[in-house]
Amino acid sequence: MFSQSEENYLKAIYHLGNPSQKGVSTSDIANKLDTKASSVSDMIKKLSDKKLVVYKKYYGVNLTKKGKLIAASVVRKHRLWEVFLVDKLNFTWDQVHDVAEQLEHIKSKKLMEELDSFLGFPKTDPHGDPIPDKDGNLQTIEKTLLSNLKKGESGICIGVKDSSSDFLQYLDKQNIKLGDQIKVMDKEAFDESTHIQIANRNMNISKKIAANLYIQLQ
Amino acid sequence: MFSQSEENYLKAIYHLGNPSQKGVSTSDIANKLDTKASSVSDMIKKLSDKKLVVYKKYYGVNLTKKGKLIAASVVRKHRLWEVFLVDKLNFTWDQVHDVAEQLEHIKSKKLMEELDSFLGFPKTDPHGDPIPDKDGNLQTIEKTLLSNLKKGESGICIGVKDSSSDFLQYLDKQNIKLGDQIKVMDKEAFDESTHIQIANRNMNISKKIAANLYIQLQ
DNA sequence: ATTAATAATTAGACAAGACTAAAAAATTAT
DNA sequence: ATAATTTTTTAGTCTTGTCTAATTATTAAT
Repeated sequence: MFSQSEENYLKAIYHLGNPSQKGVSTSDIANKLDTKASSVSDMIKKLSDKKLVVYKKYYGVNLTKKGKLIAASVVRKHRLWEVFLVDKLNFTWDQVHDVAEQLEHIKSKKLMEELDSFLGFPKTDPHGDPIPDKDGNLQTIEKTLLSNLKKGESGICIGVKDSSSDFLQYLDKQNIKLGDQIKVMDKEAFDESTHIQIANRNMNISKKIAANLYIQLQ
Repeated sequence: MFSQSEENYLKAIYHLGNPSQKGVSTSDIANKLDTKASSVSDMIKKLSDKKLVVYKKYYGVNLTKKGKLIAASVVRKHRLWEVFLVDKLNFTWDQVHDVAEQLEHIKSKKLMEELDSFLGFPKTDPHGDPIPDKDGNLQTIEKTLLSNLKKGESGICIGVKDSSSDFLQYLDKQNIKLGDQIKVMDKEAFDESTHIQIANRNMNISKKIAANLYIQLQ
């Protein structure tokens, strides 16, 4: 078994790790976990001793197979709990994060199997992020940021890049939901805003908003 | 906010505390939490500094109003989660304890309010123990142990005193459930066993079993 | 190619929570 | 009432995970 702290480090490395790239830097982890580089350095050493990461001094860290499996299991738990909170307990998608951060550390195999079944084996969480399966595999859906679409292209809004409260509440206010059909009507060169048609409504969204909405092209 | 460890000590004192009696002893707490008396002594000092318990050296400990409220809230969370696990996730009543021990420390007011509502505001957990309300108040149901019933008396089985796996699985095997109607047909002087009629079946149960089943008299 | 700036690591300290061993207080037995 | 036993507390140590300050590597700049 691993401590909450160890799990949090593994998760941070998992989220920061680019697929075919060099390791994750100490300072990136420190930044992500809101801690000091020295603390990260210590913990990396410990995780390395436990064969959960590969560690070369002054180079980035990478998860081992075992480390990646644990990280994926924590992410799986986090996202399944988020679905539970939204689908069953009337949480909104901007309210789930802090509670899921706690629930993701609960240790019980049966609990997660039963919860998964109770929720109908969901494939994505309320923000559109994929839920890893028991073996840590992610279903990769082809998606791109709305800001990458050209005039005339269209697709379905399937996720958010930023899942901060502020952004999610903005989307609620504009009545933009996952599953909505979106078409790029025009792009404004001056302020880089985008005119879109969404669920049969027309609106203009800023560059920043477009850069945080994931679209599945059609 | 309080640490898991602090919450566990408060809960132990809550469970050990007799209503109108002197304080709970250091060694009883150590025994309950499977720790050493010296550790308990340290923690008691800390809880006392925080005004959660009243502490006089070499005398027992008692919860303050504030301490009792926190303890009751932890017990409330524990029991609500147990109901969730049994009612929604197909856990049996002997499987819930360890998971609930973890879940009881999750901090979120909304979570427990929504869960309570989702479960239909249950008043007791799967073992028949009462669930404290938000203000820490317990609904006290008149109950007595089956071993206290005299020949001819009858009532409804509403709880277990011992909730160990072994005992609960024994009850499952004998198909004895909460809610069953029980009547004492005879008591055997020799081995202190009891002949009962339960849900229209006749059976003989040992002294130890009878001393761990709570009955609501009729 | 040195120097300057940045990033990572080490050394040493601290807090929480646990432990062992020893001392002190309270209780029980004679 | 004193001795023996039990319980509780204290003193000191350990582990985990964090921090600050100082040192060492690496990278960027001239």
